[in-house]
Amino acid sequence: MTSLAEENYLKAIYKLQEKQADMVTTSALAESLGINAASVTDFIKKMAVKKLIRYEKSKGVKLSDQGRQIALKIIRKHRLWEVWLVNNLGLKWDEVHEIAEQLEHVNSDELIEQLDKHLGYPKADPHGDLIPDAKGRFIKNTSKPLNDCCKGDKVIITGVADHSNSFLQYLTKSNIKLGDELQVEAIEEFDKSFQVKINRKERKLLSKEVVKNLLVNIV
Amino acid sequence: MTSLAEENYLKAIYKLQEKQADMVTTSALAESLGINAASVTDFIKKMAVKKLIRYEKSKGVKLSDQGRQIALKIIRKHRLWEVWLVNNLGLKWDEVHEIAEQLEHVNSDELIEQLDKHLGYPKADPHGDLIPDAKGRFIKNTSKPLNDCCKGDKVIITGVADHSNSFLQYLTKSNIKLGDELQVEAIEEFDKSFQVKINRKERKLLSKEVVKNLLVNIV
DNA sequence: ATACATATTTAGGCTAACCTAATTCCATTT
DNA sequence: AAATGGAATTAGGTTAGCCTAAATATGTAT
Repeated sequence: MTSLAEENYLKAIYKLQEKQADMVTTSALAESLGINAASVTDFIKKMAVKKLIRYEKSKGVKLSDQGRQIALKIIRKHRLWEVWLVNNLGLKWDEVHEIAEQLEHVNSDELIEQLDKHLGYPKADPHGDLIPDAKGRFIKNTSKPLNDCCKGDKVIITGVADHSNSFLQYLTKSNIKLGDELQVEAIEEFDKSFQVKINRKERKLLSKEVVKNLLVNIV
Repeated sequence: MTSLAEENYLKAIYKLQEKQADMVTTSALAESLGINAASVTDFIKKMAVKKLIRYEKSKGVKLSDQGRQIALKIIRKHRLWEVWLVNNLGLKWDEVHEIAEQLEHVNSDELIEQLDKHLGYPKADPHGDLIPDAKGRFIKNTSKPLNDCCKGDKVIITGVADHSNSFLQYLTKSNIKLGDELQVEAIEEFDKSFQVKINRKERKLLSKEVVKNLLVNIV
């Protein structure tokens, strides 16, 4: 029932709403989709007629309940496919996003539920992003950026805030993975860099940029 | 580079060429795609400009080498996905076609080669259709319809000619699977039905329609 | 309250991929 | 050689989803 374009709009609106809480502006949406703002205005009017979103002229849009459900389903599919691509097919975590962007639009409830089962009902994708269940519900997320931590904190890496290839590849190269334990040994006030011990062995210096984009749970 | 529509045209032309050897007519293509013949004429002219097919006005089309390669790649993907859906995800052989029709258009060479590897480089899909390799080559196919067999022949079921849900479900219900051994005990001249013994145990009567659509290899 | 900059919308157009109706082509039959 | 019926093509039209340029609305600084 929903076209490829509609699905991409819904997903983009969902992700922008996640960050900004309130309404999503036409220009933010246009920017995020790489589409002209005039085209976006056009399109969201049609989506509003279909009740996928609520649209207030010159103010922006937000998802309707129906729209949110569809967005969550696409995100669910995207993340399940990413798990499969990494765990079963052996692709790298910086290689799976574009493929999952295609797979997320494959339409079959049976497929997705069987995939979920096959993967053992994973709670998070390879980047630590939580996977909504078939009803669109998430488990409670207790993680926060490492830069919110204090000296002495012991934490487990649970995800990344930045999904760019360069950050993912930096982590891989540095042998830092989800599940690793970090102990914050020192925080340099001057440049906000963190001195940490990884898995009780290796000592490493993490820059402000890295620290900001590592998501962790306090042990 | 190739659109969804182009991929579907290429696949349809490939399959029609398989049956009829020579040129594929506009009307056959239209029929097979469920599209108006006038639209097909329009579209194939554009495909001919792109050198995906050769088009002779009022006569029909055939695939160019480039077009054939693309068609084979789509068929390869379709069949690999079907193997995965049945073997790994546990779907039934009559449930996978529509899903594979979507998955076959996902575009990633790395994905498809890793999938092939993950599946153990299967030579045939769940219906016994051969899977071309990455270069578009098939292994030699020695199977033929069971109705070409004679009394006394001992054969292995290797595939089905009819892919309809009703035939597949009939076979499932009758507990007839690929890999089963059949011994032709008698052929009834009147109605061309076959009396067979399955896996050296069960005796069964197979109608002309069934016999025609079971593909076998002589042992 | 006004003016300016920026965001948004409107108006008009384009392309891909379809459609129907009308026309033309082709292979037969007469 | 002409007629006929079916297949193929042409002509003209539609919709989805995009575009640019022009017009309008909004919010902030004066």
